[in-house]
Amino acid sequence: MERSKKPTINDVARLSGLSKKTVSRVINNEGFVREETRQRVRDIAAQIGYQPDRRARALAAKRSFIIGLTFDNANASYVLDLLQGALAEANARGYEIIPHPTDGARGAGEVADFIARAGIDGAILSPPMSELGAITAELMSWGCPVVRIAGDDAATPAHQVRFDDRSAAVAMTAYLIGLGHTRIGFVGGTEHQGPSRRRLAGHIDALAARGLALAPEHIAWGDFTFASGVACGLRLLRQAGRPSAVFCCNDEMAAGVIHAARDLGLDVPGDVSVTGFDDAPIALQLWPTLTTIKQPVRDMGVTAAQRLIAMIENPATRPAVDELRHSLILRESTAKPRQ
Amino acid sequence: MERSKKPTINDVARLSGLSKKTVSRVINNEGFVREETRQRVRDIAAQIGYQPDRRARALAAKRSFIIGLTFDNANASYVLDLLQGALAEANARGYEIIPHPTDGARGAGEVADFIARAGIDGAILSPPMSELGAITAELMSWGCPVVRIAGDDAATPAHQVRFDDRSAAVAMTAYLIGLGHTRIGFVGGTEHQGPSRRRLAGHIDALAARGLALAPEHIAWGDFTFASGVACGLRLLRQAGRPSAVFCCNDEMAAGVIHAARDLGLDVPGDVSVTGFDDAPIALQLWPTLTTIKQPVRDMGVTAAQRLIAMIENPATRPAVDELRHSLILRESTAKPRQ
DNA sequence: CTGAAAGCGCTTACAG
DNA sequence: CTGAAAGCGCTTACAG
Repeated sequence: MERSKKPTINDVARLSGLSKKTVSRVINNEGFVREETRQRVRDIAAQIGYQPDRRARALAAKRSFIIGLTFDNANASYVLDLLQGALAEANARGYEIIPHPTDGARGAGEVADFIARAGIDGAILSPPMSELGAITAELMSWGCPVVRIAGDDAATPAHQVRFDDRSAAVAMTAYLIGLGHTRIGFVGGTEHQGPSRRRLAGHIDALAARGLALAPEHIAWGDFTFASGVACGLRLLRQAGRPSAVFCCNDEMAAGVIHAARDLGLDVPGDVSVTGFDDAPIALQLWPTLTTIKQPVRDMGVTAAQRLIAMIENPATRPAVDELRHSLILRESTAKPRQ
Repeated sequence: MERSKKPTINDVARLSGLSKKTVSRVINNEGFVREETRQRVRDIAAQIGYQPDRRARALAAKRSFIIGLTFDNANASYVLDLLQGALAEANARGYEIIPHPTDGARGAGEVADFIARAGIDGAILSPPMSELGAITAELMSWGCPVVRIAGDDAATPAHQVRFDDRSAAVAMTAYLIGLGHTRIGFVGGTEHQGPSRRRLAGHIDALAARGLALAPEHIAWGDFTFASGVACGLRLLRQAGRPSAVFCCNDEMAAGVIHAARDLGLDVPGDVSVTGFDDAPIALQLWPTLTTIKQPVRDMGVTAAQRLIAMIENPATRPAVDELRHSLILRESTAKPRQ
């Protein structure tokens, strides 16, 4: 869309009696401009409502002020929270975000196509694609700044914004042990992905800290969907020595486990306590409401955009890891074990 | 990001021995190019991996090949489905999408700022902002092509992609009547918005067709949230002559009504049938699973992008209304009334 | 059916 | 601290 007669840099230059280069310096906060000159440019720009044209800037500066955000549609509220956080930060710094749905199965080439086609300045990779070190490495080797959300620690040294899964899992399991549970089942998401692995490690840590062990038959692997939660729930709860509590790696699977418990005639939390992970909207809509872990997903989006923009504007920025903390949210799906 | 030596239109022109204007004609499917010439340009472009630079096109043509999509975060899966549909269609036609969270309360000015700042070619407005005729009218008066999702019929003649709420409601209520229900409660979303009004109208139509009337005490207005569903459910189901079925205007409120029924010691669907609207993920995660209406949200996104691009590329395109149809999804939350 | 010229609104690289 | 020139990679408007 085009507004009829948008003022340009030339208008500001003419009206202020300066060259457009000087106006450009002020717009871009470049320094080496007398304070008085700077102020004059700002006044005139404000007065005529001048906004730099992002298309022209993009062409001349060879950057677009647009960031890409790849996502997978596994979890709508996660994706949207992340997007909103990143958008808030990006907009405040003069950037826009173009989302790109992909699943990583199509490889780095597909993402590279997107990057080239959309002409973006950098990318935020959300899980599960962010787990694929090879894709991150490839994008970076092409000179594309990348920030990974919840990427795997061991992989390429790209910037990561991570959630401390392990200590969150420790907190949850310690809470269940504190209630008196000793047989606590574990329902993992996709087995080879980092988050579930780290949560399992934290779960085992917390058990070990109280001298407890995790029985192999008390572990079930799903894929973060409700249906897989039902299947895992049935498997765990049909056992003779069934767990009195089940730790699930997301809220959807926890909903599935609750569903399975009901199918087996078990009361939640009377016969079995169930915990989730994420504090998705569903956690409040279940009956009973779900004890869970809240990830600061929106904040992760904010941090990711902030770090990515820093990398774009200063290529010398060193990759780092931001690790954000959980909160444990207690609701109705957990109780002391029945004696 | 910048790929090292991206081929430009000049490379294609030089290699093919043609002018860059001719290459440009081929790229833009402009016609008036000999078929043989066209083919040669295409071959060379493919061979050297030429992709037109969107920044340069944007600057020269005064359009960006980017579409804006405003959204409200009320319902994550709705927003994401819409975005994915619009994205699929837009990408296939060479456009990208920039999402913009807003709630309409900040008025047209806020959206106009976004449009100017992002330099987009047109906007898709999703509900509830799309219901605000004044905003649509204002954007259009500034020459910005707009397509509304689920906008109100009575308002400005902007293009609308709509869901036929009324006949969907008729189908749902007719189904409940077919089961033998005669006292059917209605839980509306925000009272003054079109969708709920149209659903109420359909509900009343279907009742009237069987000679039934909707008792005023069987109507409750919520705001599409789970909590409002609980409140409405308690209000309706505590009555002496309580309904034997409750028609809810979305799945979240239906989840709330089911929750309320349980709190009152009522079995669903034994004592009361409950129906939803949307077929959101939660519909499958409830216990019992929810009988509901599926809106083709993704298809609405596809259609909206298609229409908007048509308007951008041909300003003479006349506004029209696309009305997409529902499907009724029968699950476990509905049954014959207990006699 | 094809092309040479001008220009979109900025920034870069250089000069002073 | 400031500016004149050139150019980013395309499209527009015009001419043939």
